[in-house]
Amino acid sequence: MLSIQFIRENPELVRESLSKRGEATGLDEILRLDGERRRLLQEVENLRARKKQVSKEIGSMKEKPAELLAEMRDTGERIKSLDHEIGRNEEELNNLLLRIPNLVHPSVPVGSGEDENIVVRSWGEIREFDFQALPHWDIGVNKGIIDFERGVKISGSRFYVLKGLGAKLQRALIAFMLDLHIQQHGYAETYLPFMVKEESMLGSGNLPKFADNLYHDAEDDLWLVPTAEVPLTNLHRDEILEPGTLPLYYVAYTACFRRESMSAGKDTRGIKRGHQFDKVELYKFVDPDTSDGELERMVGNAEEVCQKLGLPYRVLQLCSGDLGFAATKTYDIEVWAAGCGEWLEVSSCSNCGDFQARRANIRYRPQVGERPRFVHTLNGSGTALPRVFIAILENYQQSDGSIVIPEVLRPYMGIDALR
RNA sequence: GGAGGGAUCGCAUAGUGGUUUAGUGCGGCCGCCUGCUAAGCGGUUAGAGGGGGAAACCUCUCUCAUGGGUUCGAAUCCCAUUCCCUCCGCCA
Repeated sequence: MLSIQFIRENPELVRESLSKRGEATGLDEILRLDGERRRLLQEVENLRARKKQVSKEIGSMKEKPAELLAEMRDTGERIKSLDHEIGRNEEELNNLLLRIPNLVHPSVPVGSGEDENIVVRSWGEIREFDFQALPHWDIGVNKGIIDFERGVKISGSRFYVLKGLGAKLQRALIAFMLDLHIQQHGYAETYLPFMVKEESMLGSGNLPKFADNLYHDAEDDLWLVPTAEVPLTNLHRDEILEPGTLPLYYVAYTACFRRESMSAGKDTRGIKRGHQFDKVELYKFVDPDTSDGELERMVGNAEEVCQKLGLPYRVLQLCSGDLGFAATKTYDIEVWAAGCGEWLEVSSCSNCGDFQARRANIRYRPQVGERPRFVHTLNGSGTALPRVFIAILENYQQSDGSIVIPEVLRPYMGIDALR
């Protein structure tokens, strides 16, 4: 979230950033509540200071004067009622603050939606086919590696079953990506909870605003993670990192769970958009001065996955209107899928600045003895499995119906083609 | 799930109603001393939010797991919650 001090001191800047995103504000109410809060705080703190003073004096008296006791009783009542008022005020203020998206990074192009995203570079050749390239839903069924019907039978629409070498290909991809980031890019491997507390969802910015897209277990009040970004953000929640510990790089594989209620009827064919999918996630906690460069490097790490797999891709810079809630700047990577003839988003890499750090209270101490500052956090897919899976099936299909396995996956698959 | 025990300043501990602005030890930091190191000696040691100030800084309030309550006054008494430990039960 944004700091209330910052909003108080730069209301116009915040308003401008919100309008770049096409967000209605609510800033006036925030400023009003903040002013009221500070007025109440001053009043209650003065009363408290007096009460503290007087109580101390009473402690050292032999005779306790009745009228002083009575006055302090009244003061106590007054403090209590002011406290309640402040409590209500802060709750309201906090609710509003938690729904304000991050500031837009100055380098982000202004635009109203995904049509105005900018292609910043592309890589690889789009393959020409001398036969009709099939979409993955046909390939998957032909090869007996994706079972849509049984997925639906077990769990309903937007679920599928991977079988045999299909399941193995997915596992190979996960292992390949993890190994690459751990061994080549210096990320620390983690295995995380797939279910988190409400507090953790607040920390990453998924709650309170986006409850619609999350699965929630009412019984134990736990939420299924929509991305490993959630538990990764919370890894260092409420911590002050000692000098010298930054930057921290983490990589994790998790399943991700999304209700996709917003995209009902969209992408229903195939495995492009399911309620459950696998993803390898990159995450960084860094010094604020370095986060711009760290974002570029993170995108590079994700691109390398595509390059090593030989998948043609393009990198988009999201315009202000398409930026996610917590992000200040984002690059998407889209790979080409020859069968369905689409660019598929396989990665989204964002610099969240101190937005999540503030929510999750993640700080670092620049030098021994200095005051703590909020870290910057970055997250990026490295990458999302189903879409890479799709791209491999569709781009590596052969006229005889077989699928060539990309070189880098062969050690994990033990075969060079799906026949 | 049942029964007990616990949660205090980075760590370990003391503290059962009023100079507690939470003591002590360890660790950390800064000095001093010292061929070097160690030891020793002295000092220091958190976070958040208000108010004032150009700033350095000054000042107030809160924080002894969390939230309530009792009281003029709570780390200390009461209630609830969370987490941890031990035992029992169940279980990949």
